[in-house]
Amino acid sequence: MENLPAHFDSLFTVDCIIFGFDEGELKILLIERNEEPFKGWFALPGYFVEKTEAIESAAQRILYESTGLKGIYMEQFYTFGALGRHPQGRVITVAYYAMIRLTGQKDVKPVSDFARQAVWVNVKDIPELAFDHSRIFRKGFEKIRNKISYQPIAFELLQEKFTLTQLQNLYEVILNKKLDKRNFRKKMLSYDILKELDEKQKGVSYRAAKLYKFDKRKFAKNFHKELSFSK
Amino acid sequence: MENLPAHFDSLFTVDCIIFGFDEGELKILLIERNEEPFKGWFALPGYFVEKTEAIESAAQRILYESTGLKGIYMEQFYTFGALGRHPQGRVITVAYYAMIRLTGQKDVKPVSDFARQAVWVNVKDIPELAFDHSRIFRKGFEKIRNKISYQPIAFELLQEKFTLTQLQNLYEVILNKKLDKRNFRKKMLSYDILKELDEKQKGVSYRAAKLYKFDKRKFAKNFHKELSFSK
DNA sequence: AATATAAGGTGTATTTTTTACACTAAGGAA
DNA sequence: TTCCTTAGTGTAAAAAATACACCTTATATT
Repeated sequence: MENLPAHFDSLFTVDCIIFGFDEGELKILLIERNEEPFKGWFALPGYFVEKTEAIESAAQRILYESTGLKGIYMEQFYTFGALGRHPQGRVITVAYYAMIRLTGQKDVKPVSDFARQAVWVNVKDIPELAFDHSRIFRKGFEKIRNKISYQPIAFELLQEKFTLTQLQNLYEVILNKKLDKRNFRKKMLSYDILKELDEKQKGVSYRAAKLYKFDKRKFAKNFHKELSFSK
Repeated sequence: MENLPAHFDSLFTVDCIIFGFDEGELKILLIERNEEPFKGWFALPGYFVEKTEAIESAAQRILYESTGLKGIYMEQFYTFGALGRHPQGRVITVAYYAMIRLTGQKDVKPVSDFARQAVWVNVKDIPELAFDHSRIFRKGFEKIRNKISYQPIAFELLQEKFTLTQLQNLYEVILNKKLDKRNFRKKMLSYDILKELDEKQKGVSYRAAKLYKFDKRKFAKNFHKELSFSK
């Protein structure tokens, strides 16, 4: 890097909003910081990006360190670089979100030294976070709320097999409003991206619902984002 | 920055896609590089972000140095940080786009030492660019193409007063397809964000069209992005 | 003055999409 | 057997999107 202007040196990090859906609640993973600054505060999982590491790889690494999961799709949504955002100097952060399946085992393995603990927190109960992470969270949450309205990204939060009611509940939690059951089903099925299974829900004390799967292949074939002006 | 890990030092830049609309063509501003690497290549206007400069400020500065314009709205759309993107080392770039009015004076003032010249190039004729700028351009162009379909951002490219035909032409160039005149007008006017002026086009050798203005106030009142599931 | 040229400006019928809305069916628990 | 809880379903009305063609107006040309 000999020819580059050394006086522009700066640091940058990746921060992740990791969404999970559990018992009808949309949650994100927060860590309690174990080092200064903001020791004892809650924060988004994130860390410095290594010199020889692509940003995406760093995001994947942080996801792995926080949840033990690999190969999850993550989407970069914004880069925050206000001057005062880090009390010790200029640190820019690239923010990603991920949506993961909390497959029963929602126990989060202890992350690293810098975190005392990691906890799932309902998006409705997020406390004030370290640095500008509250702002990052709000922006990311807004992003998925928009995105879910025109792209079926919600499936990643559900178990592989799910009922339409579960899917609808998830939409309702993300959009923060009640949806009409018949209209929701009609519309969702009209996308033709679900595969109806020969299987039913088990262990419920009422009529069991049909199970569905998200069908990636159908999705790829049928889902072309419609633009407003078609002619 | 004493406590921060110095071995993570990295550099970052801002790159800008500056869109302009001129004589029915959508163009972006490119510079011809006057220094290595990629000396002689065309590239997006961009430069290193100073240590004491917010990212947005850097984007504004680069826009100013490229066009002489200040206070133009710019939108950050992605951050590129692949390992090999800069031949001399790890350089991350935050990409912005801006849409500007080419008010007759489309002469671009010589930028800085690092650029030999700056030119407006039709988006259909963009050559292979330095670094990963071709990729950045494609992503940014795709972004505005999507965005224009649900947010009226196109006005920024037109003169303050414009005809509906001019507006339609702009949409057609960005979306790369023909639109129906009657449907376009119906829809655009139904948004109720335009102010019809008591004025007509001048200097044309055919029937002069009514002029319109974009009405920011109406826009703020009437434009709430509609989501797919309203109930 | 008449004519040619070029774009401006307008309405309606059809189709598609969205919305509102309520009852019966199924399964397990008591 | 009854009760409780959720599953599952259809239709009519409204709104939005689409397809489509002709007359009007201003200027330039003869």
